[in-house]
Amino acid sequence: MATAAPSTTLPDAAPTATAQPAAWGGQAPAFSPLYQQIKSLILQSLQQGEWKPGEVIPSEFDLAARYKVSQGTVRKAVDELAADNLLVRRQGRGTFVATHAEQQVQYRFLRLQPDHGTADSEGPAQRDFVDCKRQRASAEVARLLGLRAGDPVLQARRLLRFSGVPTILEDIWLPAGPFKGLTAERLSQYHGPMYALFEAEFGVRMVRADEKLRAVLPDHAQATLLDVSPATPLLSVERIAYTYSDEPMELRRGLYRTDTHHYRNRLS
Amino acid sequence: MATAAPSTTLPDAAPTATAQPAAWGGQAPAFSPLYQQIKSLILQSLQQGEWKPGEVIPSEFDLAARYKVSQGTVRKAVDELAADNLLVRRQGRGTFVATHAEQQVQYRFLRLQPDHGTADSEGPAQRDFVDCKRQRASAEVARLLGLRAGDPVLQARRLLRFSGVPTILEDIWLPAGPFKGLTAERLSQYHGPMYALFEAEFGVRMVRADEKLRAVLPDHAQATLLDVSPATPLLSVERIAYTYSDEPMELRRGLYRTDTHHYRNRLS
DNA sequence: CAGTGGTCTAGACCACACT
DNA sequence: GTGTGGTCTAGACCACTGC
Repeated sequence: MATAAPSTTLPDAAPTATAQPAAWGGQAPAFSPLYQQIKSLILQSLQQGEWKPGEVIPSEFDLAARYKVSQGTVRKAVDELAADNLLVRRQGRGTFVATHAEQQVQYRFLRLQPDHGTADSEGPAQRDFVDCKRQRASAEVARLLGLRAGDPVLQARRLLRFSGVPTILEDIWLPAGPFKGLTAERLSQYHGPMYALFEAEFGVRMVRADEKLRAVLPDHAQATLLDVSPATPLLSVERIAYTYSDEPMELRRGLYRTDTHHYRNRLS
Repeated sequence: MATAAPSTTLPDAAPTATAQPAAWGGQAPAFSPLYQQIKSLILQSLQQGEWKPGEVIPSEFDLAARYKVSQGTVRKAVDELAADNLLVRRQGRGTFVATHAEQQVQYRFLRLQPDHGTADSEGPAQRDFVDCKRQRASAEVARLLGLRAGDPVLQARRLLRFSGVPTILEDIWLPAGPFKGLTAERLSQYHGPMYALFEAEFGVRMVRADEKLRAVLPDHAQATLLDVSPATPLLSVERIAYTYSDEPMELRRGLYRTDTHHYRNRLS
């Protein structure tokens, strides 16, 4: 294997001839279209950091040459990755790796909106870290994060205010391994989306998330921080965020005040 | 027909019929790609009931001939309509108009799931109509349904039980016009998804919906019907469902018990 | 201007379902 | 086998961006 080539070259850049099967000797349990294979290869490059969030990836023509397929096939692969919000196409400029560090999509995962006006109209949230410490994962946290009980995790609690009004109280758990070196100070001093910090400093890009919503009553500490009575019903949002390759990388438990805001969802 | 369109920076007045679709039934001031225009034409046929929910639509080849474009262009239009859940493609069989009357997608708009097990494992919901009457729209209901205050509406209240446990209390408002002839009896006797009834009897297909979620406390009547204490926080879900052409056609206010269930949402 | 993504076309072949 | 959607290719041209 004379792989004198630089790191970018994969062991075999050619499509694994499943598209034009000359002789499909035995069983063919898995048929994967060419464009899906290309999609996987691009995904690999994203995972391995060959192209970083915010950067341009090679043109469709270049990718087609690299993978030895037609431009149309690359196009279909890129189309799907763009539909999944992993890539962003910009006509005339190129295709870019999606990032959380853009004004337009700052709070891409936050569905809470003010009852009157828009999320923009109320201005940026004021973030205050109440607490941040290193601890060992409880059985439940470990299960949700795909760890083992007792594994080290970072835990943070922060309060978000909109127009000065405390509105969201969040508890966040992160596996200590991938976020080695993350400190409370770094977190509290960073201005901008937390997920952008994760991208820039730790190469961890949150790609999708699952949320479970419930209506709950706050405990005393929570009510105090949110400046509401303990009898005020709050929206509990448990979020698990996943990176490329669907590994859980963050657990977030939020309490949302819904007297002035609401959680918006579109069904289709 | 367009000769070489002037390439100056004119404000886009004409459709810039770049690909010259031959048969052009009328005026369509569409400033959009050909496949978007085809998409609109197909959407029109869906609206007008040329193809009904559950039925097959013509093959891509036939549609291409009908609209005088290539099959690839029809394909892209159909692809988008399928992505929007308006059509369903089935390889080897054809393309079908999506319907709510299928087992697989029975509760397509219901995001509430049991904490343990799956929606299937708890079996079908038991539906009981508490109330159903004709009335005049309040200002708020009228606003949300795109009506005028005082316009006639149908209002229904029903209770859903899972495994015998009352879990969802819903108030539903429908504009009386499109649902002329709908009676309480018809509603309560129908077994199956309510949206399937709307499709079959009134030609009203719900295509998408917007939901606003809040945490609330029930009033006395609500608490009694749901068999909980008035201090139990509940998830309030206000849904507006839209038909083809984005007309609001249903307002639904649900109270969900979230002690045994949760509202699940995926972000991406 | 060159380079990028976006659209449209035409034809070939593959996978699947029904008959 | 026939007909459907699904994949892949190759080439042409358009629209936008930035040099």
